[in-house]
Parts: sequence; C-alpha cells; structure tokens
Amino acid sequence: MPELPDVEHTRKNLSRWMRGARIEHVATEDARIVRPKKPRAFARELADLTVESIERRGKWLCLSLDDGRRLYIHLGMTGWFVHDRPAAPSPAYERVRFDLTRKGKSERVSYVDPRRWGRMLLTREEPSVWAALGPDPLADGIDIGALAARLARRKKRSIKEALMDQSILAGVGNIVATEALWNAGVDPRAKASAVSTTQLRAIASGLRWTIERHLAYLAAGEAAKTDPFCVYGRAGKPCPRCGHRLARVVLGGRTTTYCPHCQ
DNA sequence: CGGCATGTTGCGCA
DNA sequence: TTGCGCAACATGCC
Repeated sequence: MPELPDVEHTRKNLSRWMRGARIEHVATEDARIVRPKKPRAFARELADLTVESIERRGKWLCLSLDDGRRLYIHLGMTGWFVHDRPAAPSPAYERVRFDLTRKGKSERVSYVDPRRWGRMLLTREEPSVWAALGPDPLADGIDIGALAARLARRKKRSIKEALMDQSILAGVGNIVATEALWNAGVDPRAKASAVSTTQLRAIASGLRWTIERHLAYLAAGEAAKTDPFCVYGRAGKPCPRCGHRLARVVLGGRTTTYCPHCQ
C-alpha cells in the first residue's frame, strides 16, 4: 500500500534491517525495475557497499551508500520489502534480493513487486523526479500560504487531483487525499483554485490526521484486523459522520469516495 | 470474462 | 512554458 504512510513505515523497517549493513550480494533479473538497466551490472555495482542511512521524501526512499552513491527507490503500486533469514524460501514475486551482513550476522532483504511498477535507481546524481517533489507533509509540515499559491494555478483541476500532484505535496495518493478531504468536510470535486483558506486549514489538519492514523495502524501490525479507512473503498455505505450514503465519482481517472451531505 | 486496483510517465494539444 | 486529459505500463483478484 505505498502512499506516504506506507513508505514511511517501510523506511523505518529498512533502517532497522539495513542501516550499517554491508551488501554482500545482490540478485536480480528484472531490467524493468532497476537502473542501470542491466540487472547484472546493477547487482555487481552494489556488492561490497555499506548502507549508511535511509531517508524518505514523499513516496520515494533514498539509501545512502558509503561510496557516495545513492539508491533511490519507488514502490510503484505493489512494491514492498520482506526481511528473513538467508536460507528461508524466497517470497513470491521477489524481484531483487539483497544478501547482507550486519553485526556479524547474515540476513536477507527481498524487494517484492507483483506488478513491477517499482523503480530502483543507483546513481550519484539527484534524479529529476526527486528534485521535482513538493514539500512532504510529514517531514516538512504544510505551509498554508505556499499551498494556496500553488493551488491557485490549477484552474481546472479539482482539489483532490491537486493534492495528489507530487509537485504540490509529496506523498499524497488516492487513499490519503480521499480520507483527508472527508475528514476536512471538503467536496473533492471543488476547483483547487477556489478553495478558501479556512478550508485549506481543515485539509492540512485532515492530512495530518489521515497520515498519523495510518501510521498507527501500520505500527500495530498483525494486531490491526480492520483497515483504517473511513470512506476509501466504502461507496454505498453510510458516512461514519452523518450516516448519509457515500457516493463515488471519478476525478483525474481515479475513483473517489465522498459524502454528498457533509463534504 | 469483465472490471477494478494504493502510481507515474509520455504524448499531443491548447 | 505550463496545464490538461488520456493511454500505457504488468499483474492479481473478485
């Protein structure tokens, strides 16, 4: 589930599993996911490097390596990481496998991605996709004035599409935008350039609420049995706030659920 | 079988 | 130059 909260959860996991670890060996055959595009070269270049730190910006992760290069990772729609003993059977849809040594012990981290829309860029230069990212709501907070200025240029976009624009706010995806607008009581179809400052404050608060709630859900792990969504994927069911039937609309090609009564 | 899915990029056009 | 609208990508699941 890779939106900001899922990627932040992944960053914490990778920090525990990989920070300070030496990469003994990398195995991949997937020329679609890795850059450089030759999987053997990609694997060879990573061997013997040590992972110094892992940061996140929006939906992107960045591993800093001890030779000055960085590994930028995007999970696409279906990417995630699995940690296990080296001898354990490989997980289904494993695309890249990292064999590590950490504190004298051998470990394995697998990148799993059935749909193969994820990316791993090994480079010394900052990729343009990373440079183009807007402020990260969790790491940077939300500046209402700056956000309003950016939204003002989007004359035809809905507020929901604009929130999902990674150059406006980095990390907001379909789930987070849908949930945050419901929490804020703002109609997702409203024009981005016409949203009031009062509404923007409510949206900023709704984003924080959604992100924190999702992070807590992920941290609960197996203990959390039910998903943390209030409206996402719940069209036709009653609004948890007012009981009205939740509606569904497509904005920018993405399914959006909202309450026609209180949003 | 048809429809839907947590995301991004690239293209033509205004 | 910037914004817009859409198809494409690859695969699983219901």
